[in-house]
Amino acid sequence: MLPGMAENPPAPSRIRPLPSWLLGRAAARGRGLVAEALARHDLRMWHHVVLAAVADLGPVAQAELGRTISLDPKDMVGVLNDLQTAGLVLRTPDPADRRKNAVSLTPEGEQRLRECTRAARRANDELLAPLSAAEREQFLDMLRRISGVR
Amino acid sequence: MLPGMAENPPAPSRIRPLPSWLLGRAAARGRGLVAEALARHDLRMWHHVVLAAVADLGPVAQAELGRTISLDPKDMVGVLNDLQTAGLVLRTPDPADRRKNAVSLTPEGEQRLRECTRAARRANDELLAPLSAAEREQFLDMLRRISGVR
DNA sequence: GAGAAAACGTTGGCCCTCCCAACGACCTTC
DNA sequence: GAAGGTCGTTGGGAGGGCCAACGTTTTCTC
Repeated sequence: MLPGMAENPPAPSRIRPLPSWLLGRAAARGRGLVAEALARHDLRMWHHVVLAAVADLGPVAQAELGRTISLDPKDMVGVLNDLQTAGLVLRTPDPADRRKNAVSLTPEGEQRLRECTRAARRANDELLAPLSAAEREQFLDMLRRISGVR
Repeated sequence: MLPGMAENPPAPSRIRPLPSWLLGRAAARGRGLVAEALARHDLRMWHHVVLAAVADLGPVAQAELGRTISLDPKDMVGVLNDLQTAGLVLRTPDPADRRKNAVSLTPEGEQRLRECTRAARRANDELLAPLSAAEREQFLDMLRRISGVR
C-alpha cells in the first residue's frame, strides 16, 4: 500500500477492469498530491496554470490567455481576480484597444511561480515513484498518445 | 490528431511536462468518452458504479455500499434516488435493523447494467486505441502501481 | 435497566472544475 | 453610419467531491 493512502476495498468487478476507471483513480491521486503541494503556496491548479501561461506569453490579453489554456472566460475572471488580489498579476488596459486588458506577472508572481513549479515537480516525482526511469518515459509517451496532447 | 478532438495549443512550458497534467488530460478524455456512452443509457458514472456494486454485493445496506465504493453518504442518497426513480433499484427496510435499508437491483436494473457495461467497454477500447495490446497491459499495470488501486 | 456512544440515512451547505448564455462597451468591415 | 464581431464581465447550472448536523435506531458500558 502506498504511503499516505487509505486502503480501499476493490472496485466492483465490472468497473475494476475499465482503463478509464484506473485513469480516473491515478489522475485523482495526482491531482490530490499537486493540490496539497500548491495549497502550501496558497494556490490552486488553475492559478498555477495561469501564472505559468502568463510567464510564457505575457503581457497577454485575457481572452487570448483563456484560449491558449482552454479556460472559460467566466472562470478566467475568477482566477485572475484571485491572483490580482494576491498581488501576483497585473491587469493593464490596452491603450490601442480599450476592450482588452493585458495580463502580466508581478515580481511576487514570478517568485510564487518558481516556488509552485518546484512544489508541483516534487509532487509529481512522488506520484511516479513506483515506476523506474525507463517506465516513466514509456508511461508519459502512452499518456500523450491516449490524450492527444502535444 | 485523434478523431473527435479539437486541436488545442500546447500547455504552458512549466505545465506541459508535469505527469499529473497529462494524467488529467488523459483521464478527462476517458471520462468524456464514458460519459457520452453512458448518457445514451440515461446514466452517469456513479449510477453505473452503484449498479455494478449492487450487482456484486446485493442486497446490501446503503452505508456498506457507500463504504465499498468510497462514495459520500450524501451523494449516495442522490444516486440511489435517481436509480430508484428510474426503477433500476429497490430500497427495502431491514426488519432486523430499522436503521438500515437493503439495496437490490430490479430486473430492469440488471438489464441496464449489462447495456452500460458493454457501452463502457467500447468507450474504453476507443480510449486505448492508440496502444498495442502489449502496451495496454503495461499501461494498466503502471496505472495500478501509481494509483495504489488493487 | 439506564444512559452514553455509535450507526444509519437524510438534509444542509460549500468548493472546484467544467460549461453555456447574455450584456454593454468597443473595434472592424463594408 | 450601420452591422457584425470581440472583449471582459455577470448570470446561471451540472457533476464530482467533501464536511457537518439532525432524528431515529441499535449497541455498548456500567
